Order: sequence, then structure tokens, then C-alpha cells
Amino acid sequence: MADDLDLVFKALADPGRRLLLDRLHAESGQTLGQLCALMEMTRQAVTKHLKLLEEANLVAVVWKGREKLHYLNPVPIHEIAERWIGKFEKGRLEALAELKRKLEEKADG
Amino acid sequence: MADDLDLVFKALADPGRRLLLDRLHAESGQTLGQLCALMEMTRQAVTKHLKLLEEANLVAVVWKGREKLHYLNPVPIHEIAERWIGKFEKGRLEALAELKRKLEEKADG
DNA sequence: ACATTATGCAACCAAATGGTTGCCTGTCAA
DNA sequence: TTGACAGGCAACCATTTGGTTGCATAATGT
Repeated sequence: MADDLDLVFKALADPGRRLLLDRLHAESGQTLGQLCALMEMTRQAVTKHLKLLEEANLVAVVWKGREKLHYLNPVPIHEIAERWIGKFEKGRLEALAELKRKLEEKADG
Repeated sequence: MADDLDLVFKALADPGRRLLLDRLHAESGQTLGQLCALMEMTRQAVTKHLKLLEEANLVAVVWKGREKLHYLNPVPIHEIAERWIGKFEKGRLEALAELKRKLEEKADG
């Protein structure tokens, strides 16, 4: 059960990795060293997080000499929004209304 | 770092839990027993998954006699879409264009 | 040429995760 | 009133996760 969608969800499940995506969104093309400066952990730990992001296709890497430049790939996040979240956004207000109704029924007895 | 957003992302990181949300989206008010029927694991394991979904506020529970009824709460998913994914959707095409450009530069040398 | 910089790779570790089994409790129906 | 049904709780287990340290290697600047 490690399909593409699952890799993306798992990659997004860590606050450190979400921070990395935030930083790459703010400024693309950052080196590993630059990204490490923001993360309170060793370079090797950051590398592991970036590896998961790459495997989920959320980040693409371009080597330039001895430097590893990182770029955000917006496609997987878009697909999650479209294919998965969109499904729940449809009928959202109805679901919310039913939830409220059921919670009130409980209160009534 | 276990704020609300993080709880939701972590809850969504498991395919079994996403399936539970799918099923509750399709038919709300299901009992634990009904939900267990779909999951190839013990009732106790399903209970643990549902607990995480409840803690993330993705699922609300109403007891009816000896049965535990589960309802989808669409609010957290909506907030993730608005507050987090929306940020990346903005400027999505620009990011994609830059990514392509950088990948081509690499190919050129 | 050589020291420094940027990074990779592997072994190791603690804690969290995802599952199990076994047993207990409360509710319903015959 | 008693048995079956719906579910809770706790202990336990294997694997994964998220981090570390130590060492190796390739590119760069002086």
C-alpha cells in the first residue's frame, strides 16, 4: 500500500518536512546546507527528510558542482487537493449539518 | 509540535484511516462493527485508528445504547485545504515553470 | 598542492506506530 | 435471567521512524 498518494501523505505527516516545503516555496533552488540552517537537527537527518520528499516527488534535485539544489514540485500537492480533498469538500456543508443534528439529538436524549 | 494541524496530517498519513474516512463520507453514522467489516484487522486495531481520527477531530462519536456511531467532521480537512494547501496552490504554475526550466538547464550542461 | 567545503553512506539507537491476544463491562433480546 | 452482542482496556510484540555519530569522497578556493 505504498502507492504515489500514500507516499505524499506520509511525506506531509512530519512538521519538519512541511517546513522544508514551506522554505522551498518561499525560495526555490536552496542547497542542502541552506536548508539545514533552518532545521534543528544534523545535516544527515535533514538529508533523510529530503529523501522522503524526493521519493514522494514533492522535491526535485539538480546538482551544480558539489552543491545540491532543491526545487519544489507543486504537482503532487495539487493532485491531493484535486483527487482526495476535493471529494470531501463536495458535500461538506451537508456533512457538517448532519453532524450538528446528530450531536443535538444526543443532547436531547 | 503536536498542534491541531499536525494531528490532522498525521491522522491522514495512514491508508487504513483514509479508508475509514472514505467509508464515513459514503455513509455516515456507521457503528464500530460496520467499520470493522471493511478493515482486514482486529476490532481493537480499528478502534486505535478511530481514536486518532477522533483526536484530530476528523470523526465525531455519538453513543446509542451499546453502539458507537461515527460521523465525519469535514471541518479539519477544509482547514487544511484553506490554510495549508491553498498556500502552495497559489503560485503553483510559476513554481512548475521554474522547475521545468531548471531541469532543462541541467540537461543543457 | 592542499585545506576546506558540501555532501554521501552506514551503523546504531530510542521512541513511536501498527498490530496482536486476552479479558472485562454494559446492553439487549429470548 | 441469562446468553449473546458491542465495545473498552491493558499487555505485549515487531517494524518503522527520526535521530545520532563516524568516516569517506568529490569539488572548490587559495
